[in-house]
Amino acid sequence: MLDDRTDAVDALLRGAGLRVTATRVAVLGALRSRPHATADDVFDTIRGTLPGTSMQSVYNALGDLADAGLARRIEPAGHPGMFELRVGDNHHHVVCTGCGRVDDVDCVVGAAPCLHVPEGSGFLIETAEVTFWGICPDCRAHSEADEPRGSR
Amino acid sequence: MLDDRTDAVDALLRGAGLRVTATRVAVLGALRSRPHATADDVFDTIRGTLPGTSMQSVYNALGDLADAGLARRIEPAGHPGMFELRVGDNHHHVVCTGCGRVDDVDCVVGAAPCLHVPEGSGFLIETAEVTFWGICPDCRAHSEADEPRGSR
DNA sequence: GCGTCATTTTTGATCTACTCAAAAGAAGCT
DNA sequence: AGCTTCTTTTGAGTAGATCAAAAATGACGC
Repeated sequence: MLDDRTDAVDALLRGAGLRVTATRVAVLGALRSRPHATADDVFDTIRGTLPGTSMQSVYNALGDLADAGLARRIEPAGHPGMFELRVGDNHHHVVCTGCGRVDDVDCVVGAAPCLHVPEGSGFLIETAEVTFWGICPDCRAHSEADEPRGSR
Repeated sequence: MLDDRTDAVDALLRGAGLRVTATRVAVLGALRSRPHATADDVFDTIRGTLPGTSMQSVYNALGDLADAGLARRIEPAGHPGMFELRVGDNHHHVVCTGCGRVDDVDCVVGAAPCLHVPEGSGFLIETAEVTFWGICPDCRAHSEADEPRGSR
């Protein structure tokens, strides 16, 4: 069963034209266990099992995965870049203005680009990116604990 | 007439609780002449008329204007932050993947937050930010000149 | 107009996230 | 196994932005 999973990862990388290396396998594993991870998050996750690795290798691997279409890079304003394995569909993100947590949001308006831009702009539109900003459940709970019943 | 404009800028700043300083007036002027300007752009624009100024002052002024609600900061992925004076309405942006040019796009779906996030996320949504990515007319023209009639 | 005080600008250091480049090492093919 | 190419390591370097202390300036009362 571990072999099955290993084989699957191998095939995934090879299918994308990438060599199978310890770094890439570990990075894919880190992204599976934590979607929307920064390069830093990934590094922290994998350095336990792959002690000799470097930040640069993580950046390399993440960049290669993104270039190969196995991962997608998102970058909410004011936050470092994050990577996710959910690619190929047209989904969006909600970012907590309190703690920076990012969740997926299924596309509300059908297929990509899922929103139409007014004619006459002259731009040839490829994609529409939607980011919702708000407060996550945890941060709501904390702020309510700090200021009970609308004080302040 | 120049006085009228000057007075208007004065009133704008004072109304927002900010002191009227040469830097802020110049930064507002720069943003008026070039919407979606980076801090660097603003610095380049004003240093002709305000030779002693510094990058740090520009960052201060832009931050103060944004905090006061007179300007808005946007940050398309992979680009430095940009500032615009169009605030208070709910409009979006289209970014050229070729040259980085940013244009405004009027909101297509009524008032803010203009898109609904699926229930059950637990997030308390405040805003929805839409960014369209595509090729601007200039870059289209250039790429067509480079590869005439769909070659390659 | 002049002094006072809080705000703003200047100066210069510091930081994060990320990129570049050369040398050493590993993957995959024959 | 041996060769070639790709990947990782090591270390330096960058852009964009922030932090902090000292000097300068705007706004107010007189």
